Amino acid sequence: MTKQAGALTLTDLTAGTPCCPPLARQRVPAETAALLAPAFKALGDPVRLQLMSMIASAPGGEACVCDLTPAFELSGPTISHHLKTLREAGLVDAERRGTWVYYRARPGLLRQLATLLTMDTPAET
Amino acid sequence: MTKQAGALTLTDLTAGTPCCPPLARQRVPAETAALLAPAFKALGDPVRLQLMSMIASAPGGEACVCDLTPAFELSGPTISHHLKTLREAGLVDAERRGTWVYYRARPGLLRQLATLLTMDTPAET
DNA sequence: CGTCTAGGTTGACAGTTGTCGAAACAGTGT
DNA sequence: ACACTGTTTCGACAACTGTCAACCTAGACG
Repeated sequence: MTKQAGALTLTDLTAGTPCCPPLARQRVPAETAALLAPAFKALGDPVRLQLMSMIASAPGGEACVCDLTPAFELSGPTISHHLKTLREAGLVDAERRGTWVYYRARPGLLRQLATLLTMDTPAET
Repeated sequence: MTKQAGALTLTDLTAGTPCCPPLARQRVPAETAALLAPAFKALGDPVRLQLMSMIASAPGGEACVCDLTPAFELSGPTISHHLKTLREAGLVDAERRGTWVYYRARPGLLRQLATLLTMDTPAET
């Protein structure tokens, strides 16, 4: 499949390929919305939002599942499920090193989302 | 109920009360997550993301439902339901003027979300 | 008043999501 | 090989979500 102009993929977004001017500057096309909405959806759960924050703010930029799980009153499988959701949304990456699995934030997509929500468009002359 | 220190409400957030340093800078507390996650959740649907954009980018800063509805292949009640979700998340405001209802973006909460997602960590490998 | 139009609300339905316990998988160490 | 620990997958279930058809409300206009 050859790359088509204008047809962005999740891979492009996590890689940081520019795609999205702020929400308020121009109307988000349906394709873009379909691509970005899942990322917002993934952040739309309090547990996942905290997980995302714990991972992104962890020293060294990565967090061990063994440190994440005990921070919630939830079962291991449930935390694992939420982490999978974040992974599939392209927001984090997982890597196994020996016994433990480490999660790391993917800044590319997060930056896209932040840009999209930017409201400082008072009057772009 | 008297106002407690540190207990933020949705009203505070839409008003733009500062609350949230970037996700990656410090761990988001459970209370904050519970307060902000619904906003992300509201944006986590392609239709609502487009609606939000159409409203925020509309000339004059407001959009009439009569202009929003025909932009989708969805029934009126469905669009109305999505708009209600955005309203309850604190992302938009509605105002009836005569026959028509106009929606307007509430920049306060959007700015909070954008700040939260900001990644000022230049490390990208 | 009556009627028309623009939106919102209600009720119902299929599909999805959050959660857990049980089981499976991956690595370490004995 | 075996047992032990950490993590993910599977199967199940209640709760929630997106959608529509039907109905209701608000305002405009005779």
